[in-house]
Amino acid sequence: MGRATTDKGARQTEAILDAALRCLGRDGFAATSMGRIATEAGVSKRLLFHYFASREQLFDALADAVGARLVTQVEEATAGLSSPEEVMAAGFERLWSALTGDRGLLIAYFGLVTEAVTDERLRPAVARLKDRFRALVGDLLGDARAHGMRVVIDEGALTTLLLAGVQGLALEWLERGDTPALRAATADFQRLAAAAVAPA
Amino acid sequence: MGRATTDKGARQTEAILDAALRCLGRDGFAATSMGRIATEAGVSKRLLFHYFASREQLFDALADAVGARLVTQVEEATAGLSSPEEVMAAGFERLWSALTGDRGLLIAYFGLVTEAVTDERLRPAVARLKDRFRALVGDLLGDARAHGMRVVIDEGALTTLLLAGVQGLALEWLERGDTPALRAATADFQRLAAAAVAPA
Amino acid sequence: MGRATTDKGARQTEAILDAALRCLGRDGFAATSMGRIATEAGVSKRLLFHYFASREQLFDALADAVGARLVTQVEEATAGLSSPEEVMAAGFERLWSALTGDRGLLIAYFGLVTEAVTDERLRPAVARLKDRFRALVGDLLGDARAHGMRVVIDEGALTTLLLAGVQGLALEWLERGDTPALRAATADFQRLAAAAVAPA
Amino acid sequence: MGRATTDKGARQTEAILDAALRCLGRDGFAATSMGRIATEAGVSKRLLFHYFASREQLFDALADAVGARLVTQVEEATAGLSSPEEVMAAGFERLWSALTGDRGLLIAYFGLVTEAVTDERLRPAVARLKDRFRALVGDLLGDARAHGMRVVIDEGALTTLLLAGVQGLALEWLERGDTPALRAATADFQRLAAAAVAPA
DNA sequence: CATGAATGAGCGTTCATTCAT
DNA sequence: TATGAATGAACGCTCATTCAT
Repeated sequence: MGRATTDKGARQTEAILDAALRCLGRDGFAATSMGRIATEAGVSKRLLFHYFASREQLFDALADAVGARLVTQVEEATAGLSSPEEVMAAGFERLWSALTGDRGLLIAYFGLVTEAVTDERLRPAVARLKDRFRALVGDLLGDARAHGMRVVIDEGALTTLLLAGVQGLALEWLERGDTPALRAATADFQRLAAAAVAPA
Repeated sequence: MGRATTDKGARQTEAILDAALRCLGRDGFAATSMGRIATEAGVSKRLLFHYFASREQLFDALADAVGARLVTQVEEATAGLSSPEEVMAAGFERLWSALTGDRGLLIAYFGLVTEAVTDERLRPAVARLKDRFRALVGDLLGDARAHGMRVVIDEGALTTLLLAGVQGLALEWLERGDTPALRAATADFQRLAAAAVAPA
Repeated sequence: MGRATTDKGARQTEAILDAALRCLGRDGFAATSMGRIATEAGVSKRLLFHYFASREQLFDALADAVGARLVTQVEEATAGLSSPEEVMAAGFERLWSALTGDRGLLIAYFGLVTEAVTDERLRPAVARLKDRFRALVGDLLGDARAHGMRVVIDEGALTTLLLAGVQGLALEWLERGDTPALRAATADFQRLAAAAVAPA
Repeated sequence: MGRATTDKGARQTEAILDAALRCLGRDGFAATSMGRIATEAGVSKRLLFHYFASREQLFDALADAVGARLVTQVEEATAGLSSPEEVMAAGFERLWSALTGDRGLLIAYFGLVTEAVTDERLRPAVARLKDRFRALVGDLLGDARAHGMRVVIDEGALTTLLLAGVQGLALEWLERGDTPALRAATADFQRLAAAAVAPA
């Protein structure tokens, strides 16, 4: 996350990452250059290199920032839902609202993930991001079990399936927007997911 | 779609699109420039502009090529499966093998789809691509109905859900490879999908 | 030497190398950038990359150009001197005049040679340059032998000694200019060199 | 020459010059930047400017450091040789070993000398360096005369010739390494040099 | 004595594209 | 159908250096 050593440095680092996130969410990965980020942040291009040794390193930090924000949003959305039934019933809707509440963040996520497939330098950061999500789902299922629920299919598979499903639906949402078919599909997905967790 | 007027022109057009596809599947969208495509195709950069008036037009044609290949692969994979039960039972596995059989093609697909989210010039071509998939699923379900099956949930929702699911799983596969969890998730997904179609 | 395919291209290539040579001879190696060369040549920086794939390749061609000019100058200077005695008596003075007649060319020579010591990408070109000089001296000595002279010390050693001597004196000349001590040293060097070739 | 006021300051100054010398001897003049020197020295770039007001000043001090080391090495190599005959016979070999014993130092020397030809800011420092060498040779010849030897050619010319010869041979050595031809040429050069000093 | 923040200019190089033949 | 010449803008990045503490 750069090399912020002073308070001001930390603030600048944050401002730059913020600007980068906005660019990524607005223009996509290919069009997000160091120059554009600098302009967006209102600082000189040179300053970016003062805080981040390279574009690669900036995107590394950016992936962490995207992960932190997404996880925070999801956690906030599902906070206050104590019983697993609640989580399954109301939780998914909140989660979905959280994800679709910040379109730019979602675009940034897919930009990074897709790019990481062919750019190995981005891979470690994206892998960290993904692991956070898997852990999130793991916590959720662990919580359910602690409340006497039983996961009826293999947990690893379920985790993957949930993530893949949300990922696929989110990508559809980015492409086509909030169509009735997508809303219905989301509801169906939620029902299927809920069916995977049953009272012991 | 180029301007192939002679045989040689048609062959050149094809060769350029082939090269572009290889680049896209190997280097990703951001790193696929006109220059690189020219080098990969073994022709001068100038020739690209002879056949495609602009980068935009080339990628437009490329999206169609990606769509054509993917649909062809899926159709070939599911050909010869006459009864809907068969399609649901063995078909998905074949479809999955077809998709994962050409990693580069899948990467190209996600590169185009992700980029189209932020680049409106790419959107029409990607929309055409997506529509072909939706039609494919529609044909499948129509076929099932013709054989006396009943789709137990809203068809639009199911189509979206199937596409989103396959899309999400494919993206996971690109990222993490063929892990046991992904194999299991894929199998579970197939079972859930099959359950959406029941005898009338 | 670039990739000149047309007449105009060949002329441009030449003009660029000419400009590069002027820069190298005026500003030294470290200060000779692509931008400066372009300005000196009166063309856009971009055009340099049309003809030379990289700075490295331009300097490669430049080393050949420097070699060609230096050898040409020396050959012209010593032309018309038929007998070995003449060559030894008047030849060296002419050669020296030729070398010191184009100070920029000499500076360019030392810039390339010195840089090549630490930059291996420059080495092949500089090696070619040096080989031309060795061949020049070899021809000279062969000529002397053909006229019945005898080289009284090992020929390889003599060649090296002659080149090293001229090189050392030329560097001194670049540094201190035409001092009396240098003139005298040059004269002494000529006498010593002449003594290495005696009638059989 | 930095502004070492405390012990630590003096040590830092020394460490920086050491690092600069290593860079110059490894990467050459063109590639030796303030940033690289800082990295090599393991200090912040800012600290360089704390001790040396500018790049120019640092290289000024560096030229003195190079001169000091070279002269020290030569003096140590020729120490203990009392009679002029000895100096001429064994001395040159020792001197040559001393010079070729530290390739990096020699590279740094030629880097500075060559650069000074086109960069006037470097010239004074390099001139000081050169004067030390001339003085060294002057001392040697003076010593010979004190022992009853006679220098048979003009002393200024001889000094220049000796320096130019050593310089030329050293440059050849840097370029081609320790070839037989170079060894032989070095031996011949020594014999010629010895012949310039005869018993009165 | 020491350091983090900040900079304008320039680096070599690549971008998609047009002109002329 | 095909190609070489040419371009302005932008790319990621490094340069030596100054400001403020």
